[in-house]
Amino acid sequence: MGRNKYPEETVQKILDTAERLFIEKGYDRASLQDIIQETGLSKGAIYHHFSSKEDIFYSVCDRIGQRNAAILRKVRDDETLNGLEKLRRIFKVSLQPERQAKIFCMMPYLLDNAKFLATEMRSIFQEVAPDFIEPIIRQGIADGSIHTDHPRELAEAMMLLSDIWINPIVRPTTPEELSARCAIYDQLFRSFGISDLIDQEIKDTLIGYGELARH
Amino acid sequence: MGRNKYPEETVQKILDTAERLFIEKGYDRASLQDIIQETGLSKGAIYHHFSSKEDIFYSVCDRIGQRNAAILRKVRDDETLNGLEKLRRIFKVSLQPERQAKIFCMMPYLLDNAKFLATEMRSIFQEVAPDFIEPIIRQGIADGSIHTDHPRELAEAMMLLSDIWINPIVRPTTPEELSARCAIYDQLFRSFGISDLIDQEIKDTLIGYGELARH
DNA sequence: ATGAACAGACCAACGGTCTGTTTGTAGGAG
DNA sequence: CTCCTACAAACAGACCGTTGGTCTGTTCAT
Repeated sequence: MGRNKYPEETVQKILDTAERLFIEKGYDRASLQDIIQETGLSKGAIYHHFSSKEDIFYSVCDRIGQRNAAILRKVRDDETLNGLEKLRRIFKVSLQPERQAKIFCMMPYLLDNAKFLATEMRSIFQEVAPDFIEPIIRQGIADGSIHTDHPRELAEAMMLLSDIWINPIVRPTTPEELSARCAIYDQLFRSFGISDLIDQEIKDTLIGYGELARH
Repeated sequence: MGRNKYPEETVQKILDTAERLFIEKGYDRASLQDIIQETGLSKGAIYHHFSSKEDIFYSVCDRIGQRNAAILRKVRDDETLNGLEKLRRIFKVSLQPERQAKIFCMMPYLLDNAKFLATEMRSIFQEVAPDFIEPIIRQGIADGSIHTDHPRELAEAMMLLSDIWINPIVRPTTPEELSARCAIYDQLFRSFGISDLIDQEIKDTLIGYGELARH
């Protein structure tokens, strides 16, 4: 094939396929040959749009991150909620939608997907905590619902524990373990004024993810 | 060379070299060819003792884990300390010795060393927390120095935050950020009876690691 | 004599490059 | 406005060095 009228569609097809393969098989075991076969494109096409396999991977992660950021931005910029309420809202919206379920139900546990794990953690430290959670905590400090001298660090600890420690897609987790983690999580952040982030509904959703991830 | 009288020395030489290379360059960028060159051995020798590159990597990680376990075991089995004191002791001994400095000062930040990061986290969840920290916390519960219904989960959260979040070898960290993290850490665990784990001496050591890691 | 401990040629597959081909499109002439 | 042309975007696929891994020896301690 020669010049295409809509190259953006090709880029999306590559990203869609690569995202699926990287999630299903992990970065190492998903080869360029796999992407070539499943897209029906050629090596030339792929290397015309991307400079390397890693470039594809990070573009995939970018796209996931941007989807996530859109959700977080909505809550952060909501004018009707105080700081603490926004935190509660974030736990609802980022765990409830079947978005995660669809993406991650066929993924091996994140601990077996080292490249994804590292990227997830990097995004917590470089984007989620500083751009979304910290501003919300600052608002909470201003409106009196949250108390701390270190909003950035509090944000980091909160998100690391919820996304990496509690999250049952990181490693096999029984409902009992999940309950215990939630209880500890709640107690950890109480003294900052942060409470009741994880209600029964969220806990049930997480248990559901745990069941999904088991296969 | 034909049959060697002391094959164990060969195994150690492979592990020593591989450990250095994996730490310096990361798993992906350290090739078997590198190991062959730096050990002076042949491919046949290496594959006689190990079944794959991953096998070498996990053997390296095992060895690191066992060195670590030896230190932790000593504290856990100390008969003269109560639970809380043992926790304080663990922070001293596992951060103070120049062991970490030697191993990690030339390592790229753990976030750029995905395979090591994932292995470190796995060892926290599968060994450090259940085999060493949880028993210590249980002792603390019994002797009244620590209060919680979920010692395993408390152990996991403690170690995840100290080893992955606070630790300046995971990502670039300024002394101010480190201080803030330590302050948050202290407040997080106070309500469990756990306090003053990180004193000024440890903080200074960590700041030192931060400086080392910067190059 | 046997097999553990190597040595090193060999191999398929991988990520990446390079050259070649098709074709949409911008710019100028009429 | 239309036609032509130059050009570069959008591929296709042969090719390449390196990689992890195998296989067939060879040597020598037991």
